[in-house]
Formats: sequence, C-alpha cells, structure tokens
Amino acid sequence: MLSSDPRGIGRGLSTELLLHRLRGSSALSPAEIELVLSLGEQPKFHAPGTTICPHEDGSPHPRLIVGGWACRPRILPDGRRQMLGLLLPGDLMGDRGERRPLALNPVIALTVVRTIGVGRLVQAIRTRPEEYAGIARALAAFERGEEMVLLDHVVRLGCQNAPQRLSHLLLELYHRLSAIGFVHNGSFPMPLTQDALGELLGLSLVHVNRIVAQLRREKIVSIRSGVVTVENFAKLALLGDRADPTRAGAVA
Amino acid sequence: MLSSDPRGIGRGLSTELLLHRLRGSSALSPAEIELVLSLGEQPKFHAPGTTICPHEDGSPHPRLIVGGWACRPRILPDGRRQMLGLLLPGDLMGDRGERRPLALNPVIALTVVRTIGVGRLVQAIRTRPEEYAGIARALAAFERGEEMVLLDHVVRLGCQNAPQRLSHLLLELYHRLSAIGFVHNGSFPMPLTQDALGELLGLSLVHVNRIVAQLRREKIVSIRSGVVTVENFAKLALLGDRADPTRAGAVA
DNA sequence: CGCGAGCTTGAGGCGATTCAACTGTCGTGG
DNA sequence: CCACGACAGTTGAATCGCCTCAAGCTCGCG
Repeated sequence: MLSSDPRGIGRGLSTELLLHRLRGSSALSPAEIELVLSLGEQPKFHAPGTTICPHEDGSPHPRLIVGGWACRPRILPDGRRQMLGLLLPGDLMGDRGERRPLALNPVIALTVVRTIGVGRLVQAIRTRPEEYAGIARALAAFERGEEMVLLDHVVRLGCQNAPQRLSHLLLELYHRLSAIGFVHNGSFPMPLTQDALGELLGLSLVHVNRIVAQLRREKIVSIRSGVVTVENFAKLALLGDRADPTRAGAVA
Repeated sequence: MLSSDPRGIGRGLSTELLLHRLRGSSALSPAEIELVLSLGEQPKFHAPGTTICPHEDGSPHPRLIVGGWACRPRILPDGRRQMLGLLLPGDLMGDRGERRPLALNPVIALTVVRTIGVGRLVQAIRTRPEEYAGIARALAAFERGEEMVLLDHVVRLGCQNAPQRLSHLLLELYHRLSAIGFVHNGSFPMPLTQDALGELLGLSLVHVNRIVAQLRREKIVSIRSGVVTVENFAKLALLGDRADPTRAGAVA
C-alpha cells in the first residue's frame, strides 16, 4: 500500500514508511509523530555491490532503508560469503552506540538502495528519553525482531534441507514484506539473484536453481523476474515449517 | 585456575567466578566488587536434561552458571533439535527485562549444572545506574559476546563442512574456557555427547563420530572421556579458520 | 550485432545421512 | 559374584542430497 513499484526501490515519502513501521511496534505521541515526519533527510542512493555502512570508526551512523534490498555478508578467507541477514525497506542499520556485533557488520547493497539518515531520531531518544519513549520502544522492538530473524536463520542453516530452507526464507520474506505493504494477493518483489539466494541459504547457485524449478513445477511458488508468487500457501508453510500468518492454527 | 575439577561442575566460591568474568570485561569500583562478593546466593543444582530457565512468565530470572554445561535448543516439529548455543560456567541467562529472543529461549542442562540467582545485581544496576556503571558495562559486553558467538555459529552452519565445523567449535570452546581458567596446556573439559555435538553442529551423530576419529587419527585433537586435548593448534586453527589466540597473525 | 549477466540443464563425484550391528563401560539388582 | 539393561561410542554398507564442472540458453543493453 505504501508503494506500488515492483522493484521495491521506493519513491514515496521516506518518513511515512518509517512512521508506519514505528507505529506497528509501539504507539507514538503526537510529538513523536511530528519528530519523525519532520526528519526531512535528503535520501542517498547506493549502487548494487557498494557498502552502505562501513562502521570502521566508532561513530554510529544509523540509517533507514527506504527502498531496495541489502545484506550483511560475512566474507570467508577463501572468498565465499555467508549472508547473516537481509535488510528490506523500513529496516534500520547502525546502532545507538551499544556496538552490537550484528549492527556493526558491513551492509552491502544488493539492488539500488535508497537510505536516509536517522541520527536525529537516535539523538532525540538519548537527550530526552521520557519524551520519546514510544520511539525508543519501537526501536527496541526492531532489535528484537532482528534477533528473532537471526535465530530462525540458524535453524534454517542448521537442520533444514534445500527445499525447506527456500520455503522457510520465502515465508520470512512474506511476513516482513507484508508488514510494509509489499505483498499483493500472494505476490511480492524479491530482487535477489539465485547466486545471492545461495549465499543466504548456504547452497550452491546450481542447487538453488533446481529447487526453485521444483517448487515452480509443484505449483507451490513461482519465482520469475524478481517477483515471487505464492500459489499454495499451505504447502509452502508445511515445507518451510512456519505457521500461516493469516490463520491462527497451522495446517496439519 | 579458578577450579580444577575436570567435569567443570565447580565447587569453588561462585561469586569469585562471576567477579573474574566481570573484571575481564570492565574495571569495577570497590563498591561494585563488594556488591558482587556479597551476593551470597544459595546455589541451585539442575539435573541433565532439565530446563533451567523456562521464561514462560514475563518476570526475568537472571541466573549465573557457576558449574556445568547447558544449551539453548530449538525444537523442531519432527522432534529434532538445533542448538542455538552453549552456556558454560560464568555465562548468564535471562535478561533484564528487554525480552531478547535469545535470552528468552529455554536453557536446558547438559550436565549437572550449578547456578546462582543474580537478580540483586540486575536490580542494583537499575536502581542506581551511576554507582554500578562498571557492572552494567560488563553485562553489556557479555551480551555483545553472546551475539558474536551466535554470528560465528551462523557462518559455521552456513558454509563449513564437518571437519571445519568441529574445529571451529573446538576453537570457540578453547577461547571461552581459557577465559575462565579451564584450559591447561592444551586440554579442556568438554562434557558433550557426540549426539549433542551433532545437534550443535547440524550433523548426524554417526558423522560426528567419524570426524572426531579423523581429527584424532591426524593428531590434531584427541577427544576422550569428556576431555579435549589440542595436539596441533596450528592445524586446528587452519581447519576451523580462526586466528590463533596466542599469536597476532594467523598461520598461512 | 555481440557481449555479459543471470538462468537452465546434464553428468559425475563426494560428503553426509540412515540403518544396522557391535563394543565397552557403567550402575543396578538378583 | 555375575547377569542385566542403559548409554555412549564405534564401525560398515547403502543411499541420497548437494556440489562441482561444464555447457548452453535467454534476455537486455551498448
């Protein structure tokens, strides 16, 4: 609802996305809403493959992704990469000085990425905590969400096979993207190459391709030209082992 | 140095271990040291397989492990388990009300585990933050360390093969145990069954056994009756891809 | 038109799994 | 005292999931 461009780069008002996500986690006072809307930061564009948030120095540079997809890769000495997680529009990077290892990991753009700085937000919480308690609560909820996603990632890599891993990831994306209005009757944008999917899922490019083809053949999900369409949610949820977000009980 | 029992259950003064770990992360004022030493909690014993920290309710029950090993398992619907991490003596469980997902995960004893409650510590930080800033800093460092270990766990599961995973884990244990004085010229206790190792590394029991045998055959490490002896640190570090903690540069 | 990036497909091999059996060690009880 | 079961570790054989190598395909774009 917030945006209708299929690539997910985003053209709408950046602050609205932020406000939407914050209010999804915590109620905000009128003063807080005004603060968010008045951020008025100039958006910055990042080309695919470039580092958005290096964090070499100690100064935190919290930024919000308002369009495009990014990742946190860990580079191994042999040149391979393992992605620790994905960043989607509405996700925050950098921290408020607590130097959390995940937040300090470099963030690399996978598509063209559009970001705005949200340093003023963080500063407001620090200088007047009681006045901006709602925002602080929402940011804390973001961090919890990040950690939850990371734990799911561990389970995915630790004890699921390839079809399960892909399904599990697609369900995670379904969840996260529907929270920011990017899912429209079972379809959502996913501008990841199969190579990137492999680095995320701990699989080879070739095998990702085969599993994608398999899910398409079985009419569970179809993935083409950067758009995922879920054709059989129950089967997908069964495979990826996640409850259907629309129903209370999982399908048996 | 703090204890000499090979099982790692621990019989020494509980508060000394805590003090040692805290001071390893942050300088403490005399008042802080006194607070820690005066905790005087009655230790509680937990049988293997029992849940130490259920966290069903909202109330945080922070406890310190003073002896024995525990884990944070994630149970899958098919009955298999994936361990999210290990808890060793000196590790803290539960949180200070921030409800971090990892901290809320149940903790299950792998050996006999000895714990003490440290609620008074947490409370002291909350009521008089400026007076106990050193302890607060140390606890924050603990959380960062936990997160770093978790990220390493992701890399291990995502893109290392079985010998690499085992080596990587052994190096992690070497690190963590030497920080609390459990490593004596290359040997340290590791009271994990090969079954538990499998759940941790995302491997089958049988395969863990073969890899253990292989490392022993190649005279890299020997694992028997709950004690690990590193026989060739350079080779182990090369395999597990971690820098030698004693040298600055890794062996090429 | 030709190039390159991403996707697709086949063949062969290795790594890890499963099933199954056997060993050694312990604590218990007849 | 030995028989017994429970538990952890060990080993073999067969299978399969996933990887690597290698080639061909299909776009979009200069």
